[in-house]
Amino acid sequence: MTAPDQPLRADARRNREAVLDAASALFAQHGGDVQMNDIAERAGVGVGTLYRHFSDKQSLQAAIIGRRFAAVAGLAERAEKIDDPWAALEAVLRGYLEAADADAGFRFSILSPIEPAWDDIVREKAGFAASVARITQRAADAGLVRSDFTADDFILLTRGAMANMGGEHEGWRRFLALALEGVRVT
Amino acid sequence: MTAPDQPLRADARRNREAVLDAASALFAQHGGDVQMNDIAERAGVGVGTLYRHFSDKQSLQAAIIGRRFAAVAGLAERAEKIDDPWAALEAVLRGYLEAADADAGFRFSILSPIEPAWDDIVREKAGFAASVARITQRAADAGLVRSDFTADDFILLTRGAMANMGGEHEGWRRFLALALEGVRVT
DNA sequence: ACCTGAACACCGTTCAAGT
DNA sequence: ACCTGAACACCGTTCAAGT
Repeated sequence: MTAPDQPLRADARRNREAVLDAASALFAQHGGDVQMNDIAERAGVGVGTLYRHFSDKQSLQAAIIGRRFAAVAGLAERAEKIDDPWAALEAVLRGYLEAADADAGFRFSILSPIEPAWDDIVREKAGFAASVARITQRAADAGLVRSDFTADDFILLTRGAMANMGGEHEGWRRFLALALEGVRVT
Repeated sequence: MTAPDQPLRADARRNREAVLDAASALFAQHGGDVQMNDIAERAGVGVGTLYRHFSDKQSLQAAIIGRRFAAVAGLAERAEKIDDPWAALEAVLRGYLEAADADAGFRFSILSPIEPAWDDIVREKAGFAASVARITQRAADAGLVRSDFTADDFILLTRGAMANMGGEHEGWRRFLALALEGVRVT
């Protein structure tokens, strides 16, 4: 499950990316109900090819999440280098949510009632999660957030914000302001 | 759209309720992906009957939400009678979320990527919303929560909490504790 | 090794026939 | 007025044939 790692043939890799791009684009346009056939068509591949890369819809959702986690891992590492522990925490939180706001496919996948196939993306998740854990820990140790604040709480807030994104609900920034007020120690 | 109000024939009313009950039960068991045919079967009616009462899945979702709103309207009115404005706010919030936690169909409908048919349930929504507005207003006026706290914020927190309910995510109580900390003034 | 798309199975929705 | 369930259309997934 944890990625075979044998480098894909050039065209296969291209197709894989094309499918992911197509899925993201379609998720952004329509909300949530996107068809596998449409994704394949938009990606310029046959449905069979889509299924060769992603065994089912959950697996495709997981891949979308994995790709986003890989992207924000860099952001998290940069945040770790910020001296002020509070500023570092705010940077990952904001950066992560800003990315989520721009990536409807990611949001729908994360909040989907059908759980995404997390097993497919343990690696991608681990990197980001480790950075976040260190950042939250540091902020708590410095007494800048409640002493019991953990990476799990980061996820809670993050899910909460995403539930207020997209379509009608653009209140997530306000939500974040309220939530941070409850976490910060001043 | 806003409810015809002509009282239904006894068997029709019974069927309507049976469908709603069946949908709730199935949503609670499986997560999110519930079939119209299964709902009809569980309710002991033909699919046609289901569609006679609810024009489509969105409309069924709206009805589930409407029914829950009607139920929590009573709770909100009782909360309004609590003297301490903060205690009143906490009572609606907690009561509403406790009800949401126990009603998976409600949660899936509210957070669904397919927007529920709100037009079907303006009335049911209005009563609850009015109570909540008065309660948040009173708490803000009393200086017990941030002075800019509104009923919209109530919705933000509430959606945030629901995004952390069900299945793996039972962290909504912790989430609520964090969020309230950000809202309360002490 | 990887790609294609017609074909199959399943689920949302309709409608002709019933009471 | 309301109910039924077979039938239809659509979408997720498979698989035989191709490069």
